[in-house]
Amino acid sequence: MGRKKLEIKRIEKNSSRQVTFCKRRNGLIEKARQLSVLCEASVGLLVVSASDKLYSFSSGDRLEKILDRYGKKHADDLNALAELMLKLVESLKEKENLLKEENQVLASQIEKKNLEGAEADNIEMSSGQISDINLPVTLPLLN
Amino acid sequence: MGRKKLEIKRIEKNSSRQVTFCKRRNGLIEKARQLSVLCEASVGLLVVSASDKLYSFSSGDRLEKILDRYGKKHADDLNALAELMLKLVESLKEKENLLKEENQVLASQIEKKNLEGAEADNIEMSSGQISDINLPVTLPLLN
DNA sequence: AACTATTTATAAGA
DNA sequence: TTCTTATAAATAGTT
Repeated sequence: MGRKKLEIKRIEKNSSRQVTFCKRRNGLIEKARQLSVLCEASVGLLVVSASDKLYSFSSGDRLEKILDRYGKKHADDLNALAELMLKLVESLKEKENLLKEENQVLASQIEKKNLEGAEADNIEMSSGQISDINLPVTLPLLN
Repeated sequence: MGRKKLEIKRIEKNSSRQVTFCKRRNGLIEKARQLSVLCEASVGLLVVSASDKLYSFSSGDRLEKILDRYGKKHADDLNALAELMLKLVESLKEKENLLKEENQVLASQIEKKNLEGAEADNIEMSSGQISDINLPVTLPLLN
């Protein structure tokens, strides 16, 4: 959308990047708001600029009400909670990475086994002919 | 953007609301991704449908650290953060489960291949003798 | 799940 | 920088 098609990769020119950030951030927040209204969805959006400024949108007021009741007296509790959550998220991500690695290992084992199997198999199949059945049946790895 | 201008208020017709949700959710997530790439911003986005399905985008884990720092200074944003984190944890757990399932499938594929291989192998090894090399080398699955 | 008429977002320019 | 405008992109209603 604009005078020219823009490749989606880091904008090198500093001033352009800043202007684009401002425009698109506003656009994104507005879109988030619209989605929440049009479709009765809960939407939470957080954007942190390269210069560490924070912008956010949240469709839900449940949390705000709770906060009003609790007031800012319990800020420490909230901080402790946030910290706990961070730890939890970190550990989950770690676990996710381990699972992914394991996945890779398993997939490569299957690959290897398929190759070995092919070697040992009938020779009449080895020149050019490839059977669907012998293709590796690895699953697509998740991102 | 469409055949008609759409007022930003709850879409009454059920099917339309669902279709619009799907389209705009995808659009929003793509926009979030683009912003994070173009401007090197950290972006966290969570969308929960009326039917409580969760969709999310996160530009990376740098975000959590920045937010942690920021959260302590901005109580209001912290609220949104605590909620976002909950959703993030949910989505991570979901991903974890998917990876686990995939892992199981891969492991059973290897098991199967090993059995097939054993059948085809030399007979002198089949009674009592078990070679280390031919043992299934599956990794212990994580909890 | 595609299609297209329109609206909306926005890149570059003033 | 704020405003403008040509153009790209998103999407509402349709098939």
